[in-house]
Amino acid sequence: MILPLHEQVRVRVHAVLSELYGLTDADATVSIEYPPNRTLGDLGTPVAFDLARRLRKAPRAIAQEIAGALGPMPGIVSVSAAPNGYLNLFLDRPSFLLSRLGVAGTLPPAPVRTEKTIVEHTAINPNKAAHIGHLRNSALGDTLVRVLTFRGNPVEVQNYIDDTGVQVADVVVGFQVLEQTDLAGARTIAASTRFDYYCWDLYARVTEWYGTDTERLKIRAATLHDIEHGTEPTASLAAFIADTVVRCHLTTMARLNIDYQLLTWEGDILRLKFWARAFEVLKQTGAVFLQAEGRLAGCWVMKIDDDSPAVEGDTAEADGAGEAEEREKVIVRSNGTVTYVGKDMAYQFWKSGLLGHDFYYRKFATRMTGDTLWATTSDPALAVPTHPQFGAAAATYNVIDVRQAYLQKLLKQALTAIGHSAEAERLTHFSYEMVALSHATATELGIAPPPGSDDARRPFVEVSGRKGQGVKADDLIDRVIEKARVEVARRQPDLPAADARTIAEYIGIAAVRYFLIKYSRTKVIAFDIDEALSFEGESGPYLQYAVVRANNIFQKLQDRLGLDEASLLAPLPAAPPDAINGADGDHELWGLVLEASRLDDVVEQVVRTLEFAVLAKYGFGLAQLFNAFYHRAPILNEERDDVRRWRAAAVAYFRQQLTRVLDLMGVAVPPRM
RNA sequence: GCGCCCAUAGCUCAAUUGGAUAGAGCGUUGGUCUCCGAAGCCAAAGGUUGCAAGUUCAAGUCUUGCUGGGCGCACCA
Repeated sequence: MILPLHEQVRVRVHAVLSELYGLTDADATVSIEYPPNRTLGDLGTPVAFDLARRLRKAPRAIAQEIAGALGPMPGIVSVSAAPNGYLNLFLDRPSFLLSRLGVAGTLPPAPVRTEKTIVEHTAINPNKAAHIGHLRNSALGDTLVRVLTFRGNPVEVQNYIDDTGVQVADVVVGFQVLEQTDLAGARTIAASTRFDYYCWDLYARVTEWYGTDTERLKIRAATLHDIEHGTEPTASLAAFIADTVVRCHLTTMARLNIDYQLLTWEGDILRLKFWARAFEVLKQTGAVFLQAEGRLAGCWVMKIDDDSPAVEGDTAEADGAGEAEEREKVIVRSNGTVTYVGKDMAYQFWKSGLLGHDFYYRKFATRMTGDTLWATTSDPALAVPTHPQFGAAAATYNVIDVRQAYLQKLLKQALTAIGHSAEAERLTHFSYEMVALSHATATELGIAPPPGSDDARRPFVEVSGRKGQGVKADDLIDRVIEKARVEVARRQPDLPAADARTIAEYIGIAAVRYFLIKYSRTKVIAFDIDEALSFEGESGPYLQYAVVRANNIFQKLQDRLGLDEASLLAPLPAAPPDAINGADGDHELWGLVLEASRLDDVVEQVVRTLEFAVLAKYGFGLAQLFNAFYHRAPILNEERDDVRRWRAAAVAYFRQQLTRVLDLMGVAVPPRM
């Protein structure tokens, strides 16, 4: 934890700027950074650069004046003005580390946040098995949940289930037409096979079947109509498919330590007429209106903000008519049915507490934590009255890939249009790029594009769920765990098979989750099986291995010397601080401690930028620092008592912090590996 | 046509969102297990940050214009 120290320095520097130059807080921003190495300082600020022009002085001179006026600050032992103009500070190293280990001193309390935040992620169509693209969504979403929770935000995790869409309808068509079976038949299949895998193949067959005769699409339309209107037997079959596949998805996600608090079912939004209520609001506020003429006559439409600078050319009037029509989005079709966007608006209004209606709730399953996983329902007979309060959040994150950017923008506009720009501000589209396949992996899966084709020239191969091309999430997880198991067995031949299997699960999950997090979200991942399976270098297992090593040190200290962590650290407040102060010119120990303390700073950056690659890189860099320290600074074999204790203290803090980092990524540390 | 995103080492990616000498992993080459675990560590080689201007104390990062690529812009969901 380092941020309280940042804040303390910032406040003090602002006070000095006011004293010396009469500047207010608004005149200068004091950003706190970390000098490139520990001999320069532990914290630094480039504030003097900002002021150079205003004060007509060299940055160095300003930095010197500020340094001279700062005076003593708790936790800071000295200040220096670097020749290039940076103002650098040196921390009181022993007290910094001991307070963070709880051995001496106290830490300021964590900030309390009370505003409820909804995170919606996953939202996989419940008609087939999850694939790797879905995993990116869920891994990002779950990490967001963990990070927000870490900093004290109350979070509600939702998973939206589109049980009334064409994709489910397609699989219903597959059962009814291609398989010539019904609900009872589907139940029999579900009892004897991997139902989500079965549907994966069936869905591909249906898509192919449509392709040979477009007349067949009429069957899909009729099926979709039956699902939406609850017409039997189609509706019950669709409900069974969606329910069964959703449970498969939950099982898949649970393997990766991903879970949810509430499943929101689109069918309930329809049946409870959320749209009717939302439509009223939209009409009353004039956000949507009935288009009387032109191409969209008879549709209820919303004007789309053109937020491009839109240099209103003088000639815009002339040809404006046609273009104005372009900037309208249909919300209700001329046949009276609502579009996808409309349903989403109703859902978002509910999330933001602006709908004035609520779902009924039923118990759906038990979460990994032992708590209830709730689901919405429209049936009062199924409603459980003693449910938690859902919806009505102060802030919302919708985790959906970048292709949905346009629709997410419309959602924000709808909120603004009904007079709730504050809620619009606090709606965040957490977008990320797609997952494709590397050419090597596509070839391995037998779906390589034909040589010489356009697709063959692209840097990656797009996956197609419709054609059944792609990597199923469970297949990937199985392969990674199996490879880890072989590795564990090879390294530790004496280990019982069951233990090897358990450890392999820890390792495999770490590999998959780290892989999904380590890329910037604006980057397309060209998924490569060999790369994802690799346990060397920058990978989840590397981070786990570092913690396992650290844990082993304490285990051996206990076994060989009978020293536990508490008694090892207790004498440190009175011990000579040479080792941590780098009296011999070596600041490696302190460098590890300072870096480990930055977790709260990193978490804030992650929330600000929604860039989890930052968290992944931080964890990797921290593990690297530790590994280097581990090789150069022995603990068990160190003779000098105080040196050994300071090293142990640094390692204790390191493992505490890296374990937290892994937890934020949904990764646990195995007892050994 | 309009909008969003991407381009950094052979490959895959970072760079504290305008800061100090552009860093990692993989791959290549060479070291390193009587020594807390070698899924590790140490070292070498590898860069005109796509191109051209501009903004300032400072540009991989911001602006403009190019080049090349991806995605989006339905009375589909």
